[in-house]
Amino acid sequence: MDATPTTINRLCDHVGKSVTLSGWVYKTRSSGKVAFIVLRDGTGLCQCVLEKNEQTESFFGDVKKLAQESAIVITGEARAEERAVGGHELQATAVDIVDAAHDYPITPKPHGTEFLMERRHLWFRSQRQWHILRIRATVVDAIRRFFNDNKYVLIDTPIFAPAAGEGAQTLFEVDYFGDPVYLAQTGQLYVEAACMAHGKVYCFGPTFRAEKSKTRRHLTEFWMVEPEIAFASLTDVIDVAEEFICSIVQRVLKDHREELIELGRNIEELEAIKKPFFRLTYSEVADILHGPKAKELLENDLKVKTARIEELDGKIEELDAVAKSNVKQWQKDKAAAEVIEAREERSELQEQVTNIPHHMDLAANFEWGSDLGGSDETIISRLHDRPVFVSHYPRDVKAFYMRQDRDDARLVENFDLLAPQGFGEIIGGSAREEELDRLVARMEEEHLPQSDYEWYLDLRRYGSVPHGGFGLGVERTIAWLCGLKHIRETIPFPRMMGKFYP
RNA sequence: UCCCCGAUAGCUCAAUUGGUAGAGCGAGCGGCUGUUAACCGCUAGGUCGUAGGUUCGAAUCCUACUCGGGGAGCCA
Repeated sequence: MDATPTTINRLCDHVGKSVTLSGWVYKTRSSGKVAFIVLRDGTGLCQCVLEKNEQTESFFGDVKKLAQESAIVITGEARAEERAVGGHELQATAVDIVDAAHDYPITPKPHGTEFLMERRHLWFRSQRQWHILRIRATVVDAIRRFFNDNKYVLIDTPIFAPAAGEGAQTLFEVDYFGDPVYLAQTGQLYVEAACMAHGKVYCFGPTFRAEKSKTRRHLTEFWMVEPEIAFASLTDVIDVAEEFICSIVQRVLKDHREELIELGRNIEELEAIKKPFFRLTYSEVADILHGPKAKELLENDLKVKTARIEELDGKIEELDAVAKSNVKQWQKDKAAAEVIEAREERSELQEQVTNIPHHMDLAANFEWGSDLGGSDETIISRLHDRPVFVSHYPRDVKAFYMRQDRDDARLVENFDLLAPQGFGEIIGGSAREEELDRLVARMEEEHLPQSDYEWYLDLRRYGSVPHGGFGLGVERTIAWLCGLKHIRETIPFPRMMGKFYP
């Protein structure tokens, strides 16, 4: 009987027929005369059953001993089986060992992040990482599709940039044949030039920021998509951002419901992401921070988290008792594993609880004129179940190219988008200053050398029009969509402060 | 740049609070025909991050350093 080569995700089309799968051993279990090999082939997982009989006797022993991540080609009959992952399994009749692996470091047991990050090149074979990177691929496709379908023209902006786009302290300097140039922090200035040629444009690529931030929200190399629209007001740009986020959320819900559930993401929360989003001004946000709602939220937090810590203390004590009592070994193991988990949750909560009074202080004493801090954003974001646009910040804390509010000279026409449930900022955008004189004056205030920006000022000399755009951080968006607490899992090979291996 | 926490077997963690270093997983060997983090038995595996100090005695206390984690500032 000839076997048809196929992949695990197509197994349902071959029930009752002989097929061949090529992949890697994800895990194995065996008894004396039957072995189960869970195979991983890049499209999914499949349990392969190997029984010891005349047909398999010659290789049964070798296959039974196959270690994790060994590469094999396996032939057998596909059949539906409720007990197996994915609902199908393979009754194996022949196994060809391509490469027998030894001592694969990442076991089905828990590992620490340092250990896993050092082995990132292997880690993303694991299910959870595999799901996340698949969702990333879809998010990237959804981004491109949104702009392409809406007739934006893709403009690739340079990575070697002669001058700063944002803060000058966060630049990576590179020696460019003896001259200093910088890795791009944004393509925005270039995309502004392009929108005067094409009307609606976007750039999409990696950006680099030498921020000395070791937090769960920061990478030194991350991907950003930046649309720019000619003849657009601030409201027009915000409308686009709203439509854009909705389209990404819908697409991920449509294509990856299973993966999101697997990752433990609350689906209802994502389904609630619909127009209209909340639109607040910076001044309104300042009022909220000073007001009773913010205080209540944090006070309630303090209560809930303190109660949870007490609950965990009780649980830890109970589990400890179980682990030391006279029960089966596996029950002890389970209890011990739960203790570790509970302790982790406890220490995280403890830190949050310690920070709450400080955050309350920051919110209550928030001064009009300073930028919103991380904790302030979290408060606003947590008070809303849909994303929140915050607009009209004080111009002193914002970039030189942002358009001055014509009704209130203290403000600029900018906005941030805060993802809900405390995830925080995923978009920053603005209307751009289109008047040459105002722009030059602002650059002088910031002590920016006009000579570096002559080309940019040309855009205001020859047919300058109102325009604007925004930048979306791809990794932060993925972290929010997947419900991940750390951004490092959203990119195949994360670059962080002090970390660039592998 | 600053603040907090951590480093014990290949991995994840213990060590009754200063008194001879332990378990599970993984690895090796053996057993088991339906397992799902399989199970059962045996074996091997450690200069307790580094360097000093306190002490009769240090994984445990002190100091410095290195590395890692979280946060502040700044940001997508």
